[in-house]
Amino acid sequence: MATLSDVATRAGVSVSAVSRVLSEKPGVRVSVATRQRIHDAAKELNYRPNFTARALKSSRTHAVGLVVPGVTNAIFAELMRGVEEEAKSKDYMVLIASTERLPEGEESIPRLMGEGRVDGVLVQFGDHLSGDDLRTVTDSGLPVISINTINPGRGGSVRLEDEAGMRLATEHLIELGHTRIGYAGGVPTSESGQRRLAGFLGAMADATLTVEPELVTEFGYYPKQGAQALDAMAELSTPPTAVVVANINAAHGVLSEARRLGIRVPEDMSIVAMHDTWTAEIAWPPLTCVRLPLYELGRAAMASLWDNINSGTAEDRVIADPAPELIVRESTAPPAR
Amino acid sequence: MATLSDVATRAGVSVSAVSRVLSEKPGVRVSVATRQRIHDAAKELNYRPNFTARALKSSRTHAVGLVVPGVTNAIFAELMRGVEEEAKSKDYMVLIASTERLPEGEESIPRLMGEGRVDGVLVQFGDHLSGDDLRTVTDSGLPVISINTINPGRGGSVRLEDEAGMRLATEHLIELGHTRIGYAGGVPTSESGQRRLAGFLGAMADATLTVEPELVTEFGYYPKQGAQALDAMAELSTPPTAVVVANINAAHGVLSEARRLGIRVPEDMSIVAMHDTWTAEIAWPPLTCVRLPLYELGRAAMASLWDNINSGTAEDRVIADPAPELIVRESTAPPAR
DNA sequence: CTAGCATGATCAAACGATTGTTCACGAGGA
DNA sequence: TCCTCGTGAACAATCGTTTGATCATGCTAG
Repeated sequence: MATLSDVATRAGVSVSAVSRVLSEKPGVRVSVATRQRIHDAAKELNYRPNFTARALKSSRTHAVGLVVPGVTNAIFAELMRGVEEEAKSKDYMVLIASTERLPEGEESIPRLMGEGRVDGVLVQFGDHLSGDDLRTVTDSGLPVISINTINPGRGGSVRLEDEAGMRLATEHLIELGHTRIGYAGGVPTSESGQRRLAGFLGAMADATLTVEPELVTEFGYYPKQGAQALDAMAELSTPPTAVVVANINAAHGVLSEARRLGIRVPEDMSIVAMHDTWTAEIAWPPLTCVRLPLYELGRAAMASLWDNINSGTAEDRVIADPAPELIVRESTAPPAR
Repeated sequence: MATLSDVATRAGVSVSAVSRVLSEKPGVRVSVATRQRIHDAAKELNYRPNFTARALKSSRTHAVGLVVPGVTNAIFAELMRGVEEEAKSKDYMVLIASTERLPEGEESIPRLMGEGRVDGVLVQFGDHLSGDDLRTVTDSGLPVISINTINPGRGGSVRLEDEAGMRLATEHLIELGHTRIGYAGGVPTSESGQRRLAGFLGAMADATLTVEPELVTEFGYYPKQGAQALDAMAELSTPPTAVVVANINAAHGVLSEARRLGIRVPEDMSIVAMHDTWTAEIAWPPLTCVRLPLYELGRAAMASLWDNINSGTAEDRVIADPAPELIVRESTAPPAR
C-alpha cells in the first residue's frame, strides 16, 4: 500500500503538501503545478489514505456499532438495511455486535465501545436485555442512540408509534366483530412492550370491551414465546376468537402452534401482528399486519447517531412517517358466529 | 479514555514498562513490585488499549469485511450467524458491506479493502456480481475467502456440496414417482448455480429421465425470479408435475406465484428447495428442503480467513459435515393421477 | 534600497501503542 | 581496584496522517 510519503517522494514534494492537497481543505496555498504533480503521483501509485492512521490522528473511526439481539429475524434485516443505507450515505461503516446467547460477564460490548473502535453505537435491545444493560452502554461516554426504547436520563432514542400501531391492529379486530380478544405481548420489562400493551388496552377500553387478565400474556417477541402464548390461551375454558400479537416473529410461532393444535386461522381464530416484514406474505395464511416503518427507523437511527457524533445533541425522535398502516391479508376474518 | 501514558504517570514508571507488563509477553524483566503498581493503576483508570493506535502500529485491525448481496434474506442471516460467532471466538469484529443496488462506479468495496480497515474479506457474491468483480476483490492483495464460489487462480474458497444437495432433492421427487420435473435455477453465470444444475441433471440422467430444455430455467435465486420461473413453466402445454428450486428464497416466490395462478402445492405440483432456513417452516405449505450447513459454512469461512490472515495459506474447502439432508415437509407428494 | 508582505512550500510535533536499544546500578570475579 | 555481567527500567524510533509554525522567495510600496 502506497503511503503519503511514497506519493510525496514521487511528486518531489513534502508529505504535508500532499496531505493538504489530497484532503482538499479550502484555503490551502499550493501552486497549480505541484497540485497537478501530486494528483498524478497519487493516481499512479493508487494511493488510499490509511484508515487507522487517520483514525488515530483525528479520533474518528467512521464506524458505528450496531448492537442487536440477533441477526436471524426479518425485523433485524429491515432495520439493518436502513442503518446500512444511511451509513453508506454518511460515509460510515457498520460493525455488527450480536448479543444472542450473551455469556456471563460478556466483554464484547464494553470492548467495542471502550477501545475507540467506533464513533458511536446503535442499540436495539430485545427482550433479554434490561434497562440496566442499556445504562452500562450509555454511561460509556460514547454517543448512543437506542432503538425503540426510550433512554431514561441520557437522551438519544428513536422510536416508532407502537401505541398507535397496536390500536390500529386491535380496532381492526373490533370492527370485524370480535369482542373476546387475546393479547400476546413482549416481556413486561420491555419498554416498547409496555407501549404496545397500552395501545391494545386503550383500543379495547375505547370500544368498552373488557379485557380479562388471563387473555393478556407477556411472554416475549420470539416464535417460541408466541407459541407459548397461544398454548396458554387455548387452555382457557373459552379461548379468544382473535389474538393481537405484538411482534410478527411471535406471530409466526402462534401460527405454527395453531396448526399443531388444529386451530384454523382465521376461521377459528383471527391473528393480527405488529410489523410487516416479507415473511408475513409467505406465511400461511398470509398475516394481517400493522406496518411500521422499520427501514426508516434504521435510517433515522443512523442519522440521529451521526448528529449526535458531530454535534453532541441527542434528542428523542418518534418516526411517524409513514404512519402505521394496517395491511389486511388472510389471517383475520369475522368471528365464527 | 485513559492512555498508556496516563497509567505510566500514575504508576510512576515509563510508558514502555506499562506496555510490556500489560501485553504480558513472556520474558519481560519487570520486578514484581512495579508489575503490581502497573496493574493497579491500569485498573483504577479503567485502561483499555486504544484500538486505532494498536492497529496502526501492528497493521492488524482485528476486523474483517463481509461482502454480501443483501441482508434481508434468511440465508444471509444463517451465514452471518456463523461468521459472527466464529469471529467472536477469534476476537475479531465483522464489518458488513452490502452490495444491493450497487451503484455505478461503486467505491465502497475498494475503499473497505484498500484503506487498511480490515485484515481480510469474506465475499458472498449473489447473482448479480460476476467473476470479474470477484477478481477485483482478490487482486487487492488482501486475504480473501469467497463463499460458495470457487476462486479461479487465487485460492481461498469455502463451498457446500451443492451438487450432492441437488441430487438429493431431485431423487426425492423421482422416488415419489415424478418424471416430468422442472428446474428453477440461479443465473447461468453463477458458479454455484452451475454445480447445482449439474446435480439436477445428474440425478435425472441416473434415473434415465429426459430433461426437456424448456423445463430448465435459470432466472435467479430471488423470490421474483422464482415466480418468473413458475410462470414460464405454467405456460407450457404440459407443465411439470414437480419443480426443483435451487434456492429457498426463489422457492418462496414460486409458492406465492403458484397461489396466484391457482396451482395447488403439492396436489398439482410438488416443490423442493435448496437450503433449509427458518422461513421454510412458516411457509404454506411448509417447504420440503435440502438442508445444507449454512451456519457451519459461515464459521468455516471465518476460520479459513483467519488462517489466511495469519499464515498466508489459502485452501479451497468443501463443508461436508453435516452432510446434505432432505427435510421432508408438506410441499412434495406423489404426482396426481 | 529595504521593510513588509503574500505566496508556496517544508518542518516538526502530535495521536497512542510497540519494541529494539541503551542506560544505571550493584554484584561478582580477577 | 577495575572490569564484566545481569537486572530492571527508561529512551527513542516508528506506524501514516494531520496541522500549526516556520521559512525562503520574490514582489511591491515607501
